[in-house]
Amino acid sequence: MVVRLPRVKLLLLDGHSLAYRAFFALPVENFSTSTGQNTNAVYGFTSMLINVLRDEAPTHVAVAFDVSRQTFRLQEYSEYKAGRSKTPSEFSSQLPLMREVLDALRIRHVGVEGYEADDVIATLTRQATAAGGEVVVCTGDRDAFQLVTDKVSLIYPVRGVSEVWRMDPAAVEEKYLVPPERYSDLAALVGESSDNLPGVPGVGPKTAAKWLGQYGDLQGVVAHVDEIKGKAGENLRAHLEDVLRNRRLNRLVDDLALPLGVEDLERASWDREEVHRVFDGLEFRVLRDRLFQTFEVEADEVEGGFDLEGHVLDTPALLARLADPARAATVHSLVVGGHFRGGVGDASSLAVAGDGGVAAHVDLTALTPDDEAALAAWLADPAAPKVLHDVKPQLQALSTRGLALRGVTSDTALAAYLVRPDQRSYDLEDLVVRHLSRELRTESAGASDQGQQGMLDLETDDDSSVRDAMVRARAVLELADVLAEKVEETGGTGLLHDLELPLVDILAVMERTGVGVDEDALTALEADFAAKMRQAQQDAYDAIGREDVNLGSPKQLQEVLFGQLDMPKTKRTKTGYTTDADALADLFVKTEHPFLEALLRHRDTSRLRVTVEGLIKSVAPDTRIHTTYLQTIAATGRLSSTDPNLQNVPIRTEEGRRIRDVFVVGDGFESLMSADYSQIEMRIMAHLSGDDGLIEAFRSGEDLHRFVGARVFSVAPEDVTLEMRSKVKAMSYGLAYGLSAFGLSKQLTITTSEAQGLMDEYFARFGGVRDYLREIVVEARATGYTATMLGRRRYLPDLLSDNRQRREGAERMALNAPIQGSAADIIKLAMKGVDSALRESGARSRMLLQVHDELVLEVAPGEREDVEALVRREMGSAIDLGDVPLDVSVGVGRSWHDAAH
DNA sequence: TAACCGACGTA
DNA sequence: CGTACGTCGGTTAC
Repeated sequence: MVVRLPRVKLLLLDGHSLAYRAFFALPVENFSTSTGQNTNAVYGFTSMLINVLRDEAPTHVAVAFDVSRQTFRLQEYSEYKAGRSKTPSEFSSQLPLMREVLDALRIRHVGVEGYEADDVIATLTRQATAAGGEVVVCTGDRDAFQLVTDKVSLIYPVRGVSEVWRMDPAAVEEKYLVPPERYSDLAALVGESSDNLPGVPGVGPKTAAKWLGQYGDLQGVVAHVDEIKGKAGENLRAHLEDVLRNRRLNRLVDDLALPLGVEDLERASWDREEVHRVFDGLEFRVLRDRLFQTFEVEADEVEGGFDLEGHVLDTPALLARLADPARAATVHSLVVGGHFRGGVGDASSLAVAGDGGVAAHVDLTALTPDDEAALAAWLADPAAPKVLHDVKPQLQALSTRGLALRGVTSDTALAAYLVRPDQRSYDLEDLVVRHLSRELRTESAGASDQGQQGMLDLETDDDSSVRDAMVRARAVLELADVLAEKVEETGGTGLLHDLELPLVDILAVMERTGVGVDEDALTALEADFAAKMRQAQQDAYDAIGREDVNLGSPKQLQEVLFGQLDMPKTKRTKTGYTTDADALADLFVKTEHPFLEALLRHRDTSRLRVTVEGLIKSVAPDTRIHTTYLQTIAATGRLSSTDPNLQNVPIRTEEGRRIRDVFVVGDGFESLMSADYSQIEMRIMAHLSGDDGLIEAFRSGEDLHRFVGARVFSVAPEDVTLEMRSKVKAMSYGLAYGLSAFGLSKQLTITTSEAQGLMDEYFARFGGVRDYLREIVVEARATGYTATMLGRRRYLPDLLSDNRQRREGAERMALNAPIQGSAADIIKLAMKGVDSALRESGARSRMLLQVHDELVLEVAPGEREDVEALVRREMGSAIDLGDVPLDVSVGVGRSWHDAAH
């Protein structure tokens, strides 16, 4: 049975061959313990193991060993591996030590009597790939080359233990002139001296590869053996039996019965005490340090929780402390218990921690009026410093209860985000382990469960959840200190205090305000799209003469398109052939089958219907939609919007724009205003690159793509055709994403060389852009990170990966991150500016939405002109781009659609 | 029920 | 073989 495993990257090492390499590579006299035990093989193997664990970050690991020299290969051929000097005892004595190391690291090892390590590896490789996993094989045995595919790569030590080759199919072919699946054929012809398998005399890899290329594979060579001329051909005929025997022997067995399966190989955190014991015994000090440094998070001492004994204050004592003028500058951490979602919520409790290890817990629902007033005053005091973890939902919950929160000097989630913006989560639990090397141990099982918006869900004020909240508060307080240093080290202190933290309050208000929708129009739209969807579905069914197909199922669609209708195959996906809109449109050009037209129409309308449905579900009782902005998700520094996502409301098609028309101005307001930056990313590129041509383009006031097109195609601006313009537009935007000639050619349906020509021409005219893009990557490779105009960093360790795909992916991220990220910086600055200016002017108009380069505002009666001037001013002057102007375009209307411009 | 995938909306 | 997101429905694994 084939078991599908989630996200498997399996690392398989050949323990024997790697250790054997190490044994001969490392001078034994430098590697022995005070008791005389040799350790060079164990050392070299362990060192390689650490490197490959670090570089490959596998999810699953196993090490295969040879069990004995008595194998089926020896039975078939008594000279197998003969002539290999008897394994020195200095080597074999180290094998048990390797197993000890692996046991301490909790890495499984396996060997099968009568077979070699490579057979074990082949078997696990087959199992893992059959389940959809990726495999990395690390071995010094060349027979494993036959396993290499696009899902299986091979790491092969070339010199000593520190230099390795990472072989993918292309690398194998480059080295041996045949693809991996032919490597064993080649080896059979050439022979393998280390296994004492003689090949055809006078035939090396080149000749063998030539034959294999000529006749397809070894079978083909054998079938045409009589046609091969010359001395080589004679020798081949004379040694044909040897060749066939070699091929039988070098074929790896991939169906062994193993005592464990891939699912048993998941990486586990290692046995810390055992690692110390084993490494002490081997006297591997440096290696142990490297191990712990490399895997800091797993390895750092994970100590107990946060002690509260003797430091818990009751509410009066807490309030007395908070009101003490001598403690006015003392930083306290806060953990708000309660919930917040969709614009409403409540705060039911508060945990506080401060210096001296004190902690307190306050039930907000049971406070005396005096106590509540005292607490409210402290919470609202901007001079009383507070730190929280993920402050926005807590701020919202307090606000629902009428409590203001000011004086927030740090948010540990934001701080951790600025230090490393591409983590998948910033849970307090994770941060405590990562940055404090401790465990946030909580007493009650459910206490670590996150409520909505990452808040502590403290519906019940039982003792253990009270205690947990205080423990969390203590953790936040300590974390804030540690993170402040790390933020400072990465140059993010200004970003945190002057940008991200002030933005929290602005976003909170925007979320709470929400955006008005016309519910009736929304409902009508839903009905309309649903009807059109049904019609499209019926048309699709009529076109294929059956109704038993779920048009929403790519799997069933493939059956219809490539089975029933026998259409040409499209691009492959992991599970079959794509049925995406591009591919369907392509098929329609080829076949003109009416099913495709109806299917595409069904796709479009059902997508619109689903979008509308989602919006209907999220309309709050105030007939407004309250999205939630997430500030720590996008690695580039952008915001994201969720629940619902208001940053992907359709705009490109006429039908889609009907959805925008449902977002309307609310009661008591006059209109919606949409203000956006035009071509902000290109402007940033012009500024950062200093390219004279591009700067001139923006200064001229000419249409950007027309201007650029005129230069690229060497014509006058007025002679730039629409086709030229769209090509140049695609290229300009693509540049900031690391677009390749291949990608451009696909998008524009031109040949790769035409696309390349276009790019060459572009870079010839705008050389500054080329230099800038090149320089970004070079610098990021040297420093390890990219930085935006405000110094927001993104670390890209994969720039140094020896996996080409990962490396090139990281290069594209490096190209894009400073540009997209600087744009994010700029609009965040603009939001601050607009917010302050609105406040200072006393206007009632307010910001509602942010869509990366656009702000949507709700304009109060009579304020349109002032607000427009204010928004243009604040957005336009958010940052200085030198010679490049920041252009803002503004539109006003009753709906978001009408406000478009 | 949870996790993944393909598909698709936005900047 | 173009970056950054969030959401949905269908499918598959547990």
